[in-house]
Amino acid sequence: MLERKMVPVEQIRQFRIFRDLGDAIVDEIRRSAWIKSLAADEVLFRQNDPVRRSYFCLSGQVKLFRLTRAGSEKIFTIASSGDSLRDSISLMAGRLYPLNCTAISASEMLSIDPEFIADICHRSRDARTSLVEALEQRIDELVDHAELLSVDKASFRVASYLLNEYRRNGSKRSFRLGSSKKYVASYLSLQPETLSRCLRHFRQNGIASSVNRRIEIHEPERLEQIVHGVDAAA
Amino acid sequence: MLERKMVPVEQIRQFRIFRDLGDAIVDEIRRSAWIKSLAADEVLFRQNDPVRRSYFCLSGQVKLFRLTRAGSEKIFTIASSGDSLRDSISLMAGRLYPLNCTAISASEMLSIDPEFIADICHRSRDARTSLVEALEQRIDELVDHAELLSVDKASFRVASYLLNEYRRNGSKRSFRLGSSKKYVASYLSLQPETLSRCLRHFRQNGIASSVNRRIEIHEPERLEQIVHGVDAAA
DNA sequence: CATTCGGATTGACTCAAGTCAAACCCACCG
DNA sequence: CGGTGGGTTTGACTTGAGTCAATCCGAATG
Repeated sequence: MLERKMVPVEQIRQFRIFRDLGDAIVDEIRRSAWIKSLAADEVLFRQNDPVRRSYFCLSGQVKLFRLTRAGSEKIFTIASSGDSLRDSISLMAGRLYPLNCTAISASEMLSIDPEFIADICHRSRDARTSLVEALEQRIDELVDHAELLSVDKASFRVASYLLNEYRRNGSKRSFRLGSSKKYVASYLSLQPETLSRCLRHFRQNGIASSVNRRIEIHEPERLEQIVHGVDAAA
Repeated sequence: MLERKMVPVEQIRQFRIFRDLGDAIVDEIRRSAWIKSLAADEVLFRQNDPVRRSYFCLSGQVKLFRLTRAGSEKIFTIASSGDSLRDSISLMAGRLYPLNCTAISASEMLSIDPEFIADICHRSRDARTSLVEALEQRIDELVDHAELLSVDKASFRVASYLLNEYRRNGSKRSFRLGSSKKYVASYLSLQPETLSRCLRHFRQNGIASSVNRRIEIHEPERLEQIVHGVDAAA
């Protein structure tokens, strides 16, 4: 599943770390990078394996997760086309992947030698600034996620998630979930049943409704209130 | 509360980011850094304020936390002497502090202009490698923390925490908690009552006991088993 | 078009963590 | 040495998320 064919320049430049690089460096990347094609459910890497390649998602969808002692999976991130797998970057030899990564659907990943990325960072000021920025942003995301999980009320978590997605989609009343509810539930560390009941509750109160993966936000203000603990309908 | 007195070189080199720097650069840091002294409960920075200074803990203890909608605090990290506040670093202007920071006890913080840190990273290969490494490690820590919180069983969280502390203290049977149980509970996103009951449970089963802040681990193997979901005493 | 399989939903039940209130204990201070 | 206050522990009670089981539905398949 390894293709040597040259990756188009725009495909490389879509990732922030590579955006500001000169043509010469981008061309170096094109010549040394691979495309790794994954079938659905194929494993890209496992938690605690040494980092040998760094990945960037060109198409499809992958999940980054850990296994619980019960054997089920807790999803930390779902990455789609255009997302950098920031958890797979290592400037120094010796880092271990903190998570498992498996394809949800057939996917293509840009695969780059982490040492080559390190090399680029040492050569380009812009590249290293972007890299650090990307890592800092990842830290902020994880703090947000930990905060989400620290609240035990399920409706808070769901409201918070819906509000995030709503804003990410340009505050449009209607949008599609990025993945199945099963995965959303795992991301929120809830049982699918609990997520389902929460959405029903929101539907009955006219706050939001869902048909399959299509979500309709009727009253974003009330979601806001639930997140901030004001609304009693929580 | 601003002292201009020169910080000793060893004090600066104790932080990994600065460890491998040449004397000339360390001396630049000494001349441009301040010491910020904090009284107990004094605020160092607030969540969402723009990052104006980056901090490194020289003495005392500070907590990094967010406020919940109920007004209580959820602690993410407790930093003591020798710890870098990695969440206060920003290579680019525009980052906001992701957390609040307040002194638990009287503390002294090394305060450095983030632009100066950026400058050092651009000049020293070692420094930027250490910085990226520090951020990657912070990401791994936060993933671990999110995993901890995703498990709803309180005894898992407590066992996992005790095991971590046990190992961090060189696997000695007896050690002191770094902070009051109230803060430990907040870190684990548990109520103090729940933590207390958990410890009682461990005491009754001969797994571990605590007198004030002193912890005695009697059977580390069983903690291990609880964390991995084997032990029924969970 | 019928079949099938995985995801989604619903209901009934259980139980562990949260909550409230009270007692306790240690450290600090006058 | 007694008093005060914050952290800690304990008990009684409530509640909401997990669990198990059954059903429903939709998309993919032949």
